Amino acid sequence: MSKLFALVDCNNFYASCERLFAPQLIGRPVVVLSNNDGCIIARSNEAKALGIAMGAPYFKCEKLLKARGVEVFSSNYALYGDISSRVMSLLGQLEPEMEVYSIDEAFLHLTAMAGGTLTDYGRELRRTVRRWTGIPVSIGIGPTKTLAKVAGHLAKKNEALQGVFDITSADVDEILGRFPVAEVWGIGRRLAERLTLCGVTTALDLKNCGDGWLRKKLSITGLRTAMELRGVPCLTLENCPVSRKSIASSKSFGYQVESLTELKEALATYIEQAAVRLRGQHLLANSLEISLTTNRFSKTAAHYSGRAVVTLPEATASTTVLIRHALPALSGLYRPGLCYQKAGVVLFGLVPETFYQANLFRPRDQKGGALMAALDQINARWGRATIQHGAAGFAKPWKNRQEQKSPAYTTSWQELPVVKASLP
DNA sequence: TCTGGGGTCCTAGGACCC
DNA sequence: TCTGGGGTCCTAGGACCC
Repeated sequence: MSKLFALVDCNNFYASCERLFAPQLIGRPVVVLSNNDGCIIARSNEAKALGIAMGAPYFKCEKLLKARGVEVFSSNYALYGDISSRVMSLLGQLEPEMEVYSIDEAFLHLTAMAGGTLTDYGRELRRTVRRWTGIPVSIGIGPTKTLAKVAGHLAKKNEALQGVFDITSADVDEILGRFPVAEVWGIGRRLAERLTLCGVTTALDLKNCGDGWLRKKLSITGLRTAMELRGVPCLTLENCPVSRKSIASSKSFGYQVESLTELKEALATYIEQAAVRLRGQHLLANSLEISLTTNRFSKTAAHYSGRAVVTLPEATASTTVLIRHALPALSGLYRPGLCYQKAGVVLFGLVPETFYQANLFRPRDQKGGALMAALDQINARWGRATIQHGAAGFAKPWKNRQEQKSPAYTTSWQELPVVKASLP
């Protein structure tokens, strides 16, 4: 028997994390906001039931949320990241063949069962994750990743399934015939629109399209999706972590920024953040791209979006070097008089530290590495930006809003939850 | 006043080379 | 009069995911 895929998906993950340390939230509607408190990016079931849309701008539904008594949180990635790694490491212990697909999803290869059904086994997995981490999950099982995703959808939506659905135990075509094509993994809004115009509205329609037509209309990725719906695995379990191709840091400002000085501070700050991650993964960057944009929703001003690529003289992980090369490029993108909303940096051309290729015409800077290592150690111990580059500014008035953030319960000594117990 | 951030992959077209 | 063909690399843009 060939191996099956199981998709383990944490239910309403961010909202579930907030509830872990605030049990009074259980049963209440909870939403989590994106960075800058901009949009709604996670909703508890109770919030979904109130008709609160995914991605809705916060300022447009703030009143409704208040009126309905919805608990609102700014995103707390320190917390979500830590809880995620607990869930993933537990899953890895239970099923060694695992791919961590995202912060709240993992694919597993299920090995053959000795007695009992896969559904029973899935329920056992689910109970264990719940008991050990406090996080509720849904599990979809299928012969391909795409079918496991379909099964996962149903497991989450249909209460009677108790969180687990094995699509191989059902009539697949009957299920796909009722499954909207727009909800198929890999079919986004644009492709769904295009497919609908051609009369392809369900996953079953997509499955039955001709290969040539799919290839032409949706490219190789669309053809792969259709094959996967037919039960032919095209995507494998990626269980050894591949090295990153890029590391990005970009953020919206708390207000519209006009001055080049402030933009430079913001960009230097984002470079510091990206570079910490670069060093954490023992990589060097060969080039970087910076970007600067105005508000794309503005009805009064034309949208401006500039980007520039800088090739570095040699691969580096030094924040100082990265900042030194990026800031002049920023001046080149700057148009006086515009109000900017967002800036960012992407580091790419990443190579492992050990692959460092010397520049023929200049000696390697040996001190930089030790300096950065010391910087990272200090900041890891005493908090981000305990020591930082002057270029990144101090007051940082442009910083975005995060007004309703919960404590980093599990990753900061200062913010540990306090438990008070008294003897009877 | 206020609309996220960080990734990946694919394709088309142009530059360039021999 | 009449100006090739095949290959590679790079970039921008579009699409998707969570």
